[in-house]
Amino acid sequence: MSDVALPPAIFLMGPTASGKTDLAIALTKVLPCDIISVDSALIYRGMDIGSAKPDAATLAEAPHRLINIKDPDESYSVAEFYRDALAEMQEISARGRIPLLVGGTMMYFRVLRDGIAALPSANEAVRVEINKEAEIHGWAHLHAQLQTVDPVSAKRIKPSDTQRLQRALEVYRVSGKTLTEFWQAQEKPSPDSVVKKNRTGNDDKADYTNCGGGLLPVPYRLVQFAIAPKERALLHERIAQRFRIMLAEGFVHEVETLYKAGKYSADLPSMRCVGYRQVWDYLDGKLDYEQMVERGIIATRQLAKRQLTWLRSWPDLRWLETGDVNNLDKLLKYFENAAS
RNA sequence: GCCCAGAUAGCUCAGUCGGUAGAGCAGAGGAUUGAAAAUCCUCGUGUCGGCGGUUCGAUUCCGUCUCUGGGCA
Repeated sequence: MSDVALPPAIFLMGPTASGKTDLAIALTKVLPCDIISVDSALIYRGMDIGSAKPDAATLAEAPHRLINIKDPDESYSVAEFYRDALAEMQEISARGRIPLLVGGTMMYFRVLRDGIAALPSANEAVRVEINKEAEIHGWAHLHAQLQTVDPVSAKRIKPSDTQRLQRALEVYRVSGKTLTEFWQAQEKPSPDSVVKKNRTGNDDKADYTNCGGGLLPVPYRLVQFAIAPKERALLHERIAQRFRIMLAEGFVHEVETLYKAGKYSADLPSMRCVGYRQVWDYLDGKLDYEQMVERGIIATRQLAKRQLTWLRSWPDLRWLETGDVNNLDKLLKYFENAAS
């Protein structure tokens, strides 16, 4: 094993409502590990109930890093997450402890695992400009535009996938280079190149976050777990039950506070989160209470399905079953095997 | 009790001038490179309420029964 010198890190992934957090907290009691949240909703302050954020008592006992780091009118990105998470991981392992990354945002996990090309970051002005053009000429027109500058991306991105279409055009407009060119320039790292960088680069963080080809896979030996119920129906039950509990705990009031603050809107990434979007529409009078509940539950189920799609083809994954009392033992045993 | 309108996919409904049927939602599968809890793609056989009748052929027309709305008593 050439990468045996790398420090270990644990990934604990799973669909929403699968019991990740409970298992992670149990793990912190038997292993010297610290939790890093991998969740694009938990980053937001003031979004606690609907995001299923652990409560204050739990957090005091088992601190989570990378939660409550943004206000709901701010945006975040995979690349920011990568840098934040890697910094936390390095801090944790420098103290001789093990980073335990827990969450359901698979794209974030994937970027830690695989790295990402050195793309230009989001540019609000250009996005506004593109949206305006779309309103006037339609997205088909913008897709035709992409076709002329970057036919490879245009083939992959359908005109209906407006978000990716916008992004591909944005990349080109702000940099003069196409998405395809950026991807081609992306360093194809082997485990050796990671080790090499880790050992020879004087451990300069910039080596990872600013290398010409983009961000490399994090220099860690990853031990990866996924947890989910065996039966989809059981997950659906847990989702419905949890959504109702959220409502009983004051979820509507939580969103109402944000709604009445006046500085947020429905098209913010934060307010597009599952549940928040539906409650927002309810407060807007677009849904009645029952519709809101039903659609909130449906949206959560659909989220879980997408999360499972990521996981189904995820390499080097160890599966655990929600509710299995032996999960902690299994996890520990496998981790120790992998670490030795 | 009488009159009217319904009964078609898990749900809401469209449709078949008689040749066994299709949308939306749900659900399932997939994609995923700075919004990712986002965004997008693919997938539709079901005693067409039951039983009779007419017909070469009925989910479609006729009769009858059951159920659900609404109205009149």
